[in-house]
Amino acid sequence: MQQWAQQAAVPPVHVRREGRSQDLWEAALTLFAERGYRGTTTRDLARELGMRAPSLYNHMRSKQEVLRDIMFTTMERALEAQREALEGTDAAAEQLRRVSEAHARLVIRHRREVLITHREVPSLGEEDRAVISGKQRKYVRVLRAIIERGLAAGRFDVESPLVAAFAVLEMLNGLEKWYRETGRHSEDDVVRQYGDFALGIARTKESRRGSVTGI
Amino acid sequence: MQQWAQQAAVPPVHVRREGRSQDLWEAALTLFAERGYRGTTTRDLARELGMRAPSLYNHMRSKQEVLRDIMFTTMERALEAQREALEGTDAAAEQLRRVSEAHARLVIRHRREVLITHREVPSLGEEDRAVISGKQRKYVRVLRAIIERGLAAGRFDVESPLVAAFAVLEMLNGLEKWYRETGRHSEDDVVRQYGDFALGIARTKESRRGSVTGI
DNA sequence: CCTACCGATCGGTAGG
DNA sequence: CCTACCGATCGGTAGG
Repeated sequence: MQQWAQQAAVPPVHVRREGRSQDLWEAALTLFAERGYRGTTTRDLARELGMRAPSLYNHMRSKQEVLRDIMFTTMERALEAQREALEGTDAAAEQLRRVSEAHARLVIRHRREVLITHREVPSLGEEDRAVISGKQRKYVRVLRAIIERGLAAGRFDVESPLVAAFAVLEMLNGLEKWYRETGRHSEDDVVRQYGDFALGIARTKESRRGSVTGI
Repeated sequence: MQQWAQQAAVPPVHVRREGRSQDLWEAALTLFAERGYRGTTTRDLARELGMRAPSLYNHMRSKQEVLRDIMFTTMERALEAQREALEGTDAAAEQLRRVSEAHARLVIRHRREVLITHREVPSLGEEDRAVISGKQRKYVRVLRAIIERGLAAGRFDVESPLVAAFAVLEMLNGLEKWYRETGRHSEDDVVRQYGDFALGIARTKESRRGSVTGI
């Protein structure tokens, strides 16, 4: 048995990929993001690596597994970034800002991963889809809890913390749709603005009907 | 030649569909939204209508054409709703509220259409993709113009009207991801809250760093 | 509306 | 890493 005949191990979430395995990961991110998972063939992936389709199977178990790895890794990264952002402060407004900025930064730095994760849910099998949906619900639950605490403390003013949580989250995720590293908008600038936007959503007392037209 | 052998005419954007043509439209919306365009086969569509795949071609020219019709119609509806919402007022804040509420209502009422339109861009041919992208850019341009005017008038406070426009738009589009007509959140309630959120994003002076922690 | 059918393409395997 | 190849499935056509 030669060395290229070894099956690549399933990489845990935070393991660094190397060589061809890393190249495949990169090619999959780019092609899945551009053409969609089902619009990307194993031949497309292979061509990107300068090899033939069957050779891919020395680096992956299946195309489906690559998609699942991308989506699982991305959700784990998001949850971890959320946890980290919560450390160090108990003030709801500051927590919302930190969590929002951390999420905005993650979307900017892992644009293709986030795009794929949100678009390709229907491309997963039932089991995997349930796992991903569970992680997404968990993410929203934390966001809602922050808003609820801020509301109870009189810092925020929203009708429904859950609705506000969804609004904040999807606004942040929307970055995947337009952000490009063109230099026109630096990462830090955009991150800060999105932090402001998140607080603008949660602190809407001032922009309610009546007060708006009455300014 | 029998009556069912006639080719269905390509339906203009606002023509009312009838009978089987309407059934096909409905089935396509549901299946494309749930499984994705490429995850839906002509056999799936046919089964939904109680017929065999080849019979579909009495009601459509191709599967691709159905997708294009859905996406074109949806973008046209959005632009039309935007135009209508702008009539009757010149105040930027009120325009932003009306446009945002109109868009939120459209997303709620045409959830599947909006979802498909945003997710299936990679499933379009190059030409169609360019047309859809053009319409999306046009939509953002109007939103940005409103925010720019409000900024000039001192009603809004954002660093970049374009960035704010994207944030508002993607927050509104995010409704497609979670809104279900469960009765837990009435359409009117959610629409009003999202109008508030949009103004919260545009009027961020109060939530800037410093003033937030200083409250 | 149907049956019969087709060329193309797909993800993946065998075997070296 | 390759060539050879395969069973399954796809969108769509022919012809009635």
